[in-house]
Order: sequence, then C-alpha cells, then structure tokens
Amino acid sequence: MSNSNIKPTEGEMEILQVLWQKGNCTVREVHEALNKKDAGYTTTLKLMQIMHEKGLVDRDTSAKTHIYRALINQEKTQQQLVNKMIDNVFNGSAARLVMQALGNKTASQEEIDLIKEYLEKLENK
Amino acid sequence: MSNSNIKPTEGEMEILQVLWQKGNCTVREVHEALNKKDAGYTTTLKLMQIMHEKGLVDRDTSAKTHIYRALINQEKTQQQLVNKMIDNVFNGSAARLVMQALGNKTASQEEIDLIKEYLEKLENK
DNA sequence: TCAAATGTACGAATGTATTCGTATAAACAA
DNA sequence: TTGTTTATACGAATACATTCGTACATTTGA
Repeated sequence: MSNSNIKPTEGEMEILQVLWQKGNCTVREVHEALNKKDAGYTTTLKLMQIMHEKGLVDRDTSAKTHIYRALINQEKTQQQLVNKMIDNVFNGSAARLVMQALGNKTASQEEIDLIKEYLEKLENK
Repeated sequence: MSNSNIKPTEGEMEILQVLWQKGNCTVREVHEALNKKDAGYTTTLKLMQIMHEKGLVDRDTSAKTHIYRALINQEKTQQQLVNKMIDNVFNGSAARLVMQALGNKTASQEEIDLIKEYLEKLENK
C-alpha cells in the first residue's frame, strides 16, 4: 500500500481541498483560492514544494510556471482522517461522531434527507 | 467563552480520553491506561503538566501524588474538533463526513439504528 | 535506619510545521 | 533594450509538540 499512512497537515489539507476542487492549479491559483490574510505567496509555494517532496502532489515543470495536481485520493484521505478521529476523539464509536456532526447547525434538512437515503442503501445490502 | 478556541494536540486527546472515561487519575494511572510502548513515564508526566499550564486539566497537589481531572468538556471538545474537520476536510458538508463515517465497516446495524432514531428526533422539532 | 522505589520539576534535544527573506531566472512591457 | 513583474529555489527563523535525562524529595519496606 503506497498512500496508506499519510496524514496531511492542516495547511496541506487546505491546499489539497483546492486541488481536488479545481483540478490542476498553479501555486498562484491555490494561493488566491486560500486568500489568507496572514500568509504570503512564498509560504504557499514552500508548502506545495514540501508536498511534492512528500509525494502528496505531482507537478508539471515543463513551463516556467509549474502546474500542480493532487496525487492522493480525496475519499481515501477523508476516510483515513475520519477513522483516525473516530478512534482518537470518539473512542472508536462512529455513531457518536455522526450524532455530534448532526447536532450542530450546519446540518440542513437537505443534508439530513441525503443521509437518510444513504442509510437506506446501506441497509439494503 | 473561556474554552472556546482550544485545540488539544493528539497526545493531549489521548490523555483527555482517559480522564473523561475514568474520572480523576494520577499520572501513573493515565500512563498505564495509555500503555504505549514508546513513551516513558516522564513523557506522560510532562504532557500532563503542560496541559495544566494550558488550563486543560486541574490537579490536586495536596498529597505527594497529584490527582488530575479534565477541565474541558468532552462534548464541547468533540463538537469543536468535528466542526473543524467538517470545514477543513469536507468543505463544510456535515453530510459528507457522516457518510464517510458510515461507509467504513465500523458502523454496525445497531449503530445505524441509533442514528436513524436520532434523525427522527432531529426532524420532529 | 537507609536503600530502593516512586513521585515531581524542569531543562534540553529532537522532530516537524509554518513562515518569511532573499537570490535568481524568465517573461513582459515601455 | 532595460526595468518591472512574476516565477522558483532554498536557507533560516519561529513555533510547537514530543521525548527523555537528571536532580531532588518523599515514601516504603527490609
């Protein structure tokens, strides 16, 4: 298993979000998508260079301006982080995490319907 | 809000788990509950001392062996970490996190029933 | 009693994430 | 052409988490 034990840092996750969402990106595009008031351009650049060293992203360096793309899978990464959280924060209970996630106000009726539908599917197999 | 912006580290979370579960504990009790092959006793001690500095735990130092207890609330802490993860890993979608959490094999039928019940309650208000 | 066990305090080393400054090259525009 | 903008590369500072060694005090038991 190649990508099984990586845990992207918080900063890396932010960048991965952008890459997953927008596909291939230059450093500038990522930096602007993040638009953090605090961090400068070279900070984002450095972070992405480190991510390249770690094998989290690949890049096309044929032109002056490099093009980056995520090398690790979004769902797998999410799965890994969720599993870690279930263990680390919820004593291994997925249900506790789910309820905590639904208990906050960010869960809209629409989302709840989606989840119910998903539960049906889960049970029918 | 006093405890609103704390983000316990991974090591701190492990210790908090023990304190939440077992109530008041000595350093040795916590250390043994963790039973990590890697870390020595003074590592756990130091960590708990730092947690005390940070206000994550309180301690009774009247006897030679100090007794520690968690100062921050388990549910609030979980809520905070889940919210951070929804933002940081799932682009703000609680539903995506929930489904990812349910998609792994750790969700038993029993847990799924619990969640469905919870969803009903959520909708009836 | 006094040596071993058990406890705290604390400095320091290590590892890693984040941030920035600066050097340098390429592209662009007047 | 030549100065400005836009890139990358990279060293270094900073911050923080983790780990351990050591000093020292207290308790315990032979």
